[in-house]
Amino acid sequence: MALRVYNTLTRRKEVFEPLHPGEVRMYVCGPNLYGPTHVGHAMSYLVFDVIRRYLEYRGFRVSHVQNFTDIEDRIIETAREQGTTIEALAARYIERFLREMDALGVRRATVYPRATEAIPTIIEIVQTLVARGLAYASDGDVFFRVSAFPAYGRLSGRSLDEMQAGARIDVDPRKEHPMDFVLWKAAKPGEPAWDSPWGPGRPGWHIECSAMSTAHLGPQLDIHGGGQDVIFPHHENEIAQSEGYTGTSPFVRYWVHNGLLRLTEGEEKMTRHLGNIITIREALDRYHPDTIRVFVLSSHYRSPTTWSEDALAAAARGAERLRTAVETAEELLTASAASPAAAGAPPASAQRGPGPGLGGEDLSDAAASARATFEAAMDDDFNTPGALAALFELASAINRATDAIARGREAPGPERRAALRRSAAVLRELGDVLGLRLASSVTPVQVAGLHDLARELSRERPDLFDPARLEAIPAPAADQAAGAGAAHAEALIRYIAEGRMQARRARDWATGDRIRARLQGLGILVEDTPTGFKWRVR
RNA sequence: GGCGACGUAGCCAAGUGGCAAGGCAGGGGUCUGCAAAACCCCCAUUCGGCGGUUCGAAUCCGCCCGUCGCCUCCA
Repeated sequence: MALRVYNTLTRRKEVFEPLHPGEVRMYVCGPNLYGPTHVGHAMSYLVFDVIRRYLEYRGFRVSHVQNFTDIEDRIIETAREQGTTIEALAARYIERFLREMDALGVRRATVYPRATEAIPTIIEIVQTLVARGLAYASDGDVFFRVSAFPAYGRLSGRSLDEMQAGARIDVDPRKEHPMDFVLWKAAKPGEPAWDSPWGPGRPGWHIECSAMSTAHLGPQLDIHGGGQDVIFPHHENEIAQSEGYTGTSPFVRYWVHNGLLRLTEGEEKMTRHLGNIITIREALDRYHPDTIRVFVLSSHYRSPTTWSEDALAAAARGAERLRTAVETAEELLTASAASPAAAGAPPASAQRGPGPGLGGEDLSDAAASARATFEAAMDDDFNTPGALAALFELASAINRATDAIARGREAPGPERRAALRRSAAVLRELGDVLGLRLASSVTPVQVAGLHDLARELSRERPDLFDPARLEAIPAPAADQAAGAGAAHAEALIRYIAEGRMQARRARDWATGDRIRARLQGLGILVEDTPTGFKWRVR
C-alpha cells in the first residue's frame, strides 16, 4: 500500500511521491531563539521526528533541515533586556534546545542552518525579487509585492480581498498594498545590522526560511513542516518569496502542519507570549520521554490537543505496559536459555505447543499482523494512534505467551521461543519507529533519593545492608552525560532490593513492605517474583 | 466580522456509507505472605442536538448549539 500524506495546500490526502525517487527533502521550521521552548514545540518536533523515522523505515533517504531563527525583533529585544548580545542569547538557547531534543529522542537534523549565516543568500534573493518586479524598496526597507504574485493566499485558502476585509493591522503608508510584507528591514540605531544594497539592515521575518531551504535542499522540497499557526503568514510568504526567486513551482510538494497544543480544555493554544506554557525542561523533569511521546502520538498529528495531567498519566501507564511486555519476554528468553531444560529437549507437552487458553497460539502471526496494521495506519497520513494500537495488541500477544510459559512452569519449545523472540524484536523495532525507547530511566532526583535511602538502611540494619558493600558502589563520574548514571542507579537499587529480599526470606514482611513503600515513594516499583525481584520506574 | 477545523464511553482517542480500534480508569476472577505485573471476564444498541438523503450513516446534506485555529509575533 502506498503512503498517503495530507497536503495543506490541496486539503487532501495525496499519494506520497518525492521529487527524486527514494530521497526525501524535508524542511521543518525551527524555533525562534528568544526564549526556552515549550511542550507545544516538543509536540511539533516529535511529530516530524516520527514522520522522518517512518520514511526511513520505508526505505527513503531523508535529508532533514531545521533552521534556527537567530535574528528577529524579539531576540533583539530580549538580548537588550538581558544586557547580552543576540549571539550569546542564541548560543545559549541552541545548546539547551539540542539537549532537550536529545533527551526526547528526537533524531538530529541533517543540518541546522542559522539565519545570520544566510545573510548573503537572503540579500541575493531580495535583489532578484526586486529585479523581477516582485519586490520594491522604500526608505531602506524592501517589501514583497503580493499583487504581482497571483498564487498569493492559496496555501491559507483566502484571497487578497478576504484578507484585507479581516485585516486588523495598521497599514504602513509606504506599502503599495496592505498585505505586502517586509523582506528587508532598515536598521534602527543600535540594532544588529548587515550592509546591503538598501543600506544597513536585517532580514524580515520570513525570508530566512526561503534562503536556508533553497541553499540546503534546492528549489523544491518534498515536505515542509510546522505548526498550523505558521501557515499564514509565514508559509504563505515563503511560497511567494521562494517561487518568485527560483521560478520553480511548486516550492513544496507536501505541506504538513501539526495541530496545536493548548494547556487546558477551552483555552487558547500554548504560546510563549501568552505565558501559558510548560517548558520542555519541566516536562522532562516529570515524565519519561516515552510518556511524552505516547501522549503526543495518541492523537493524530493534525488534531488540536490538550496537555492534561490525566492524559499524561494514562500515557505513562501505556508506555509502561509496552516496556513491561518487551522486558518480561526478553528476561524470560534469557533465563530459559541459561537453564539446561531449554537447551535439551523440552517436555512433550511444551513441544505440542500451547493448548486452548494457554495463549501464544497466535503468537507467530501476531508479529506479522502487528506490522501490517502498523504500516497500514502509518501509511494513512501517519495515523500514530492506529500504529500505537498495533503495538498494544502485539504487547498483549507477547504477554499471553509469557504468561502461559510462566504458568506452565515448563521450558518452551524452540518454535515458541523463536516466535516470542521475534515478537519482542518486532515490538522493539516498531516502537523505535515511533521513537520509543522501551527502557526505564532514572532521574538524578531519584538517584539522590536512592543514595539517601541506602545510607539510612545501612546505618539502621547493617545485618541486612552491609555498609562496606555500599561504600564499594562506585559513584558515577561527574562529567558523564545524562543517562550514564544508569549503572550507578542500578547498583543502588540492587543493593536495597537484595537486603529487602533477605528480610523477606526471614519472613520479616514488615521490613520488606516498608522498604518497598520507600522505593515506591521514589517512583521505583519493586515486584516480587518466584525467582527473586524485578524493579522498574513508574 | 471573514476563512477554516473539530465535537465518539468517566478520561484520552482511532474510525469518513455496511453491524463502534486501542490506551487509561473502574468492577469481578486467577496468581501472590501482602502487593505489583501479567492473564481471563465485564464496561458506548451508540457517536453534540434536530431534520433530510439512502436498503443501510458516527461517517453524506441542511440548520442549530459548543469549542478551537488563522486573519497580528507564534511550533
